[in-house]
Amino acid sequence: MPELPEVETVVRGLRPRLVGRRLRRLRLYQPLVVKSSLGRFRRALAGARVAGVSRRGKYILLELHPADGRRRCFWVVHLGMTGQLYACRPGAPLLKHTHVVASLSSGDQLRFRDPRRFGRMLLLAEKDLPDYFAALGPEPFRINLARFARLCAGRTAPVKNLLLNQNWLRGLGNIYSSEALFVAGVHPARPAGALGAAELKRLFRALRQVLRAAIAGQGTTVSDYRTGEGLPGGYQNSLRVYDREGEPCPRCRTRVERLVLAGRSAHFCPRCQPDSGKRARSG
DNA sequence: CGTTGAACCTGTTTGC
DNA sequence: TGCAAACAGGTTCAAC
Repeated sequence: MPELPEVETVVRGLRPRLVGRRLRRLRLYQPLVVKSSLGRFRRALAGARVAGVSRRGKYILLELHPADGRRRCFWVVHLGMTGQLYACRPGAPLLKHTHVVASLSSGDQLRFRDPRRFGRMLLLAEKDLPDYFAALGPEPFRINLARFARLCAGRTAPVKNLLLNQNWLRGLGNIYSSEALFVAGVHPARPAGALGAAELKRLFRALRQVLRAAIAGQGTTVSDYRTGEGLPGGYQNSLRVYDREGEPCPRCRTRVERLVLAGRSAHFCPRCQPDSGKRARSG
């Protein structure tokens, strides 16, 4: 379920354990997770120093300074649905579905584990970074309300579909799009372009508030997600409607409903998120 | 511009 | 108990 808050949590957890360290032995138990040339990948990582750990949307970037003085490059990781990227002691049990283990000069190991194998990694030269991420929409924390309103303007697609579209706005996934729509009191199927000024403002604020709170909570662990230290997150206890079909809405006690949009479950409260666009008052 | 369904995978839960 | 279907955080592609 790694969405922006999970990926950000992983990045923050890995940064102090990786930056300044060198990569030593690399073990690829499942080479298929590497989507660029294996030879280049291995050569670039061997002995490289990690100079930075950052995030772009749901992608993790490890900036590498190769040992042989070649140009710096980036180890790019996407966690897919069940990916885990974490540092641990070398003696920690090697869990099933661990695909990559990199030994670090600190003595720790960086491990990539992914039961469903929707995750992937690749090596990118610095010059290829812009093209690789060119299609991504903006970061939610780097736009203002006016820009968000412009993104929605004229769009007839259900607003939840757009929130899930990484080329429109990067970082949201199925959990936080549903949570943000609930907090904003906006029905997930409403055409984005039909949202009024008040709704746009509520939604923009809600999505940033939800993302911030989830980062503070170290992300949501439904089952597989782990922090950069290999620990579960804590925000799963704060979810309002996601995966709560049939349970009472936390605001008005109406049963939470589920509909399918863009092939994904959309959980919402039919009373707090009316499809008319008018916001119902809670009891 | 928009939607749907399938594909890529393994694992768990649900229903009969 | 057993087996099959449904479903799961994501992305991409084809078809319409």
